[in-house]
Amino acid sequence: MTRITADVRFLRGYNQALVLGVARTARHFERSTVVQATGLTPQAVSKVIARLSADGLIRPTGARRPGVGKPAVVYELVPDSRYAIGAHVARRTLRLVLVDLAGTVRSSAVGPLPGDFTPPHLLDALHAGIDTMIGSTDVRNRLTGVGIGMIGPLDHAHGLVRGAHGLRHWHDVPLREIAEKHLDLPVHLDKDVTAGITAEAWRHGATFGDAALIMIESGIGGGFWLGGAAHRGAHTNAGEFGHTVVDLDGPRCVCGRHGCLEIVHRHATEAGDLARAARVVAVGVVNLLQTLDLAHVVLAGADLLRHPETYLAAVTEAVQADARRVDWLRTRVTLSSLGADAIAAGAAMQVLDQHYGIPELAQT
Amino acid sequence: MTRITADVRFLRGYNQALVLGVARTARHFERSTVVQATGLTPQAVSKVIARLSADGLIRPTGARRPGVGKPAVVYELVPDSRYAIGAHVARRTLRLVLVDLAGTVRSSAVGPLPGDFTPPHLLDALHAGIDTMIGSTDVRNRLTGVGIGMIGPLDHAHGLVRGAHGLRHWHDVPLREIAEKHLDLPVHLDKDVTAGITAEAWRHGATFGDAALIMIESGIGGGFWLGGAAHRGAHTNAGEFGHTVVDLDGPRCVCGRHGCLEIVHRHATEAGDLARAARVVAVGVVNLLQTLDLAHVVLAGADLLRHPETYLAAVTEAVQADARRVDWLRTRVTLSSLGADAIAAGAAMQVLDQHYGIPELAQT
DNA sequence: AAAATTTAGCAACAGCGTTGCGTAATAGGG
DNA sequence: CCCTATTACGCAACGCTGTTGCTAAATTTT
Repeated sequence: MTRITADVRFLRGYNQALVLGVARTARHFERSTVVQATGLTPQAVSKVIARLSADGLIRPTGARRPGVGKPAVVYELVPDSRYAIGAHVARRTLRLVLVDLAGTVRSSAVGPLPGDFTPPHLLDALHAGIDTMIGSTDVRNRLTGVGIGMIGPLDHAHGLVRGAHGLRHWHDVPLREIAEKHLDLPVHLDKDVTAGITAEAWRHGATFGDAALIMIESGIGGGFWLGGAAHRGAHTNAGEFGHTVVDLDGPRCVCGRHGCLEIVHRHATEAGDLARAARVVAVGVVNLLQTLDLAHVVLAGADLLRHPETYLAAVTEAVQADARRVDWLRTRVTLSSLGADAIAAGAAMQVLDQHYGIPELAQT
Repeated sequence: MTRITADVRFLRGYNQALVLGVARTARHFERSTVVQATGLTPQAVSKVIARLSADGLIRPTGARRPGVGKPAVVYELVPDSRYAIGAHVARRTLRLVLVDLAGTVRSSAVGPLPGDFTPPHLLDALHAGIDTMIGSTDVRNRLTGVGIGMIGPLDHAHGLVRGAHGLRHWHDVPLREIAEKHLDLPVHLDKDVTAGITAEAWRHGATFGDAALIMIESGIGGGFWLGGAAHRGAHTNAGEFGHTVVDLDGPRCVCGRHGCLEIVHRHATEAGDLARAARVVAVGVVNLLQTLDLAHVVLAGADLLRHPETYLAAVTEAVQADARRVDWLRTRVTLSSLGADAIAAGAAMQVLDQHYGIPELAQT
């Protein structure tokens, strides 16, 4: 746990993250933009911009001629000043992406993983894949680390895989630690859905409110972004959204309960009733809205993205029907902007976020 | 919105809140306790303690004799150094409490509200009730404000009642503003369930993790405490937990959907099947755990507290059954420690929290 | 009585954002 | 053409934070 006491270093990191957030969201920006967006004084912004320029994270890119007065210097983010690798570990595949500081996926690769792969299998695949992905040493020198998005359950705080569903050799594996040694890079481990929602939040910037990512891919999971940060829950086990009961007298699920969203959805798809499958998911999404009151819902996952429009239409309709009584209750429903790369890219952005995002204050 | 830029004042407020959190949780504490709990340096703690002592919020209360060395000075919170009034506005009653800085309910009173009461009705009842509750001017001088916990929907950021369920005269009423004028005190307005969970969090201190308060009282609502703060959602509408579907083919609910937790629960209670009613709530609670992974679940509300043991047993059993496969997934289920005063007391604590809790950073 | 140990504050310091003010660069008016 | 108003922006001093170095005080142990 990167424990930061609330000293002046926190201030620096916090305000710097605010400025970088503006830089990432807006293509070009000037000092006055940042002043308005952050509430900092112009002088404070000047200092932060000077620091970021010295570190090469941003650079001036001309001037604006608005009329009277001295023209303002326009700045822009330097996307290739920092990179991160993201890995999406699924049951049979390993997807790797290289993401730059702007949140752009610079390259992407998918490879197979052996059935019932072991930790050494994964480490070797990671090592080989990362080496081919980093062409020049220039990129390697600017690499901040490797993010791994994986199915749970796992322990985010300790970087421990507790026992990935459907994988036999993954009980209490300290993946973060052994991967850091094997790769000689900082590693961040998180649930796939949490990585996914981080990708959306990172790309949208400070305007991104409370949100959920619904992922359908051999199971139904949810990633949450609440109060400006990823929500992982007390044991990094949040997001088992597919195992919420929506039909008290429904079929028995593998989890032991009856009528889970996931089993009801699976029955519908196996019966070929895609419309019903989508409606079931929509019911689940509206349940989330009632509970958490979200501003965004993002749809993702391989199985969902096979019929994106069907799911998008069903969920959008259900959300609007539920909120039709009032005009102030708006929720945007979108498809994941990164498609199949969403999880891997999000994992990479989590690494960047640790360095250049809002620093965490002391957590127990 | 109390917008705080991330300057040194934030540091002061943050670290001071940490120390006060220790003071509130532990009866007696010394400097070394605080050092360990907060991670601050001894010198920093000394400065904070000096400030708090000067303000009369804490005071020395003797010394400890542990063995060798100079004895440590033991401090304690001064409970009656600050007060806050809490109000729980229900459909037909107004409950008022006086809470001290330690979170103790010093006095409590319930009075009726006229059927279909108007804003002026409420203001007069508040004014009269508060005046009788504050006996001495000594208390009045130490009053930090008034917290109002109320059924939604409302807009927490703007202190606006959007249209309380079942009350006709409450559409877009700027209650916070008019109450502040009428009472000449700072007023904080929030949903009842959010106030309730704040009470639990405030009393438990820093060790309180992600949690939910389930409130059954003419409807079923949920209050959430996630990541060290109350979760209100994008439009202060989180917690409509009773309107999540648990039975796809269930009876139609007033909200327009079928098989909501609330309507299924009501049918069970009206049929006299209390066991089933409790089981239905338990299903909803486990749904929450699957989604949010909570460390605590608190049960509250007049209707629930009529049969506390039945609900507690059903929920506890369901939670344990769901987590029985693993030992690391622990959730504590308890009854609200404040009983009927929970909402009003929580509303008061929200006011204290604004002054002496973790300060909020800039939120959009 | 001397040494060891623990507590705790004073003083100097580094680093943050803020304030006051001077300087540079531009457009527009006389 | 020159002067003024306007806008951008950084240097310097400042107030405040927590930190570090050090000294004094109070107690037990030797």
